[in-house]
Amino acid sequence: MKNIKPIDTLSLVDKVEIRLLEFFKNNNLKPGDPIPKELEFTESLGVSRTVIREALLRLRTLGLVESKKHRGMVLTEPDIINNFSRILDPSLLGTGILKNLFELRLILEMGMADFLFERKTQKDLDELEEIVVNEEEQDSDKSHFSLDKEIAFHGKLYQISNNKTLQGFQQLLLPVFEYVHLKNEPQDFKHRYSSGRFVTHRMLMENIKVGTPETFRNAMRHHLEPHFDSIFKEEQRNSSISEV
Amino acid sequence: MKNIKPIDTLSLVDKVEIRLLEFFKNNNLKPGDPIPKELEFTESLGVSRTVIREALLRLRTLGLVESKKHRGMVLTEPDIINNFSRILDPSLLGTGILKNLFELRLILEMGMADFLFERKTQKDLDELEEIVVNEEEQDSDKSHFSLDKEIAFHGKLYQISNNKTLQGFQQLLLPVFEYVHLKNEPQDFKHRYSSGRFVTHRMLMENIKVGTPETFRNAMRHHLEPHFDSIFKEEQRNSSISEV
DNA sequence: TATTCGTATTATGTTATACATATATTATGA
DNA sequence: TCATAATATATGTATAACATAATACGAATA
Repeated sequence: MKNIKPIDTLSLVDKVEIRLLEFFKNNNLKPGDPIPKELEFTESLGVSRTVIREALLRLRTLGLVESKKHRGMVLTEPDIINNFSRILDPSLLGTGILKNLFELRLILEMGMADFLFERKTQKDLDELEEIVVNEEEQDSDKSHFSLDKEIAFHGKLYQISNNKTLQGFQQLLLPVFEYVHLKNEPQDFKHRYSSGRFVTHRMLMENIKVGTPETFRNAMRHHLEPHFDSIFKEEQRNSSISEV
Repeated sequence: MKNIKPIDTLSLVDKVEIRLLEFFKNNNLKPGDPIPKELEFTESLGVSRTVIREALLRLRTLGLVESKKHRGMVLTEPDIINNFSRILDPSLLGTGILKNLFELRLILEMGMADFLFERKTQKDLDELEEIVVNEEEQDSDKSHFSLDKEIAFHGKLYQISNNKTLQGFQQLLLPVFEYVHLKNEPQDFKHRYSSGRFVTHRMLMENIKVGTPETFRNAMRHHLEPHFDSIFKEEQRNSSISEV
């Protein structure tokens, strides 16, 4: 049973999708360019309109094409992120991917420093200052942790980095962040103040003003310490269990 | 014209998609759980099977459900990334998003340090060593830059970080990286050796072995310097032009 | 008794056709 | 000339029918 190769089990829609992508590339179509009508594809590819529609629907779902109601379809710049916001609901996800996404947020915030410093403007700094002041006024008693303020501050950082895809990502990760946060708040809160090197939003902001990407990364690492700790501590717990 | 509200312009498929998602949440369905048949939805929602199919197809395209051929559909853990690899072809993308994605890669590699150090194993280090040695042997004359070796090394780092979503991301960014690299190679290559603080793969590897996340981030920043520079220099060029 | 084969069942995959509806263009009428 | 109406067009939706693959179950065979 060696010289016999498996037949392709691809569905017609699969094949048509591939053909469509080839067509776009071969004809060097770019975002904004109109594409042929469903019926034209039906003729040239020799399959039913349903199949064409399903293949096109996939590409639409992924944001590669857009249908101008009743007038035709055009290629579009795929918005990689926003399509997923529809389905990325923590209540629909398994714990594995939630963990991955939460980690991804930490990675992004640790990694964005250079862009932050390169692209910050005076206006950005003023707005950031306002956010911090607002936050300090509201919970001057420091007795509770406000998720809104947390999001306002960190969201502003993403905005300063001025990368649309990155910002879209933050929007995507927001519900995950909320979800994980709600589950862990008590411990988080305790940790924040038991840590010897707690870094506040104000300290981060000052760092952006007068520091360097390098100093900022270290500050951010301490700011995020509770999250890193909770991830790593749990892993150590699990591994020590499995060793027994 | 105040008391009249705009009618919803959503298509039937849009509405059905929303209903399906609500259904999944309300019934607390999780990845792995089977979902009702197309015809059952047809009856309970009162629309044609066509519409049900299109709505389900969207969710399949996004990776939220999976169809077991001819046996039904189940909820799945959405693979956020891999679905996009189909359409994320540099030749189909505009320059804006390409730039964003390239930047994203830099952010990820700068931000992953803590996970790298937390999760590295002896096996990982051995494999990384092998990659570096292999690379050094092949282009001992240092006269050319091998994309393959670059990918092997950095890909291994993603792997060590042990975050599936992150690894998927790297796969996604790979064609973008290749594309940008091919366009910029001459300058890149020159830059690598004109910079005073060039950090090789070997130096990065040694850092992973004996350093800390902090030292590694600094090393990685220097390793990626050519890329950061090319992005920031171009921005400064553009802004100085627009000021004139 | 256990294995294999055939068959019924079932749900998705595919085709075909018709009609609905929104948009742009063209034709019509005052 | 201008507003209105008719028309063409492309996608959106509905319906019916058949194809096909996966599974389960029962019959045939050793």
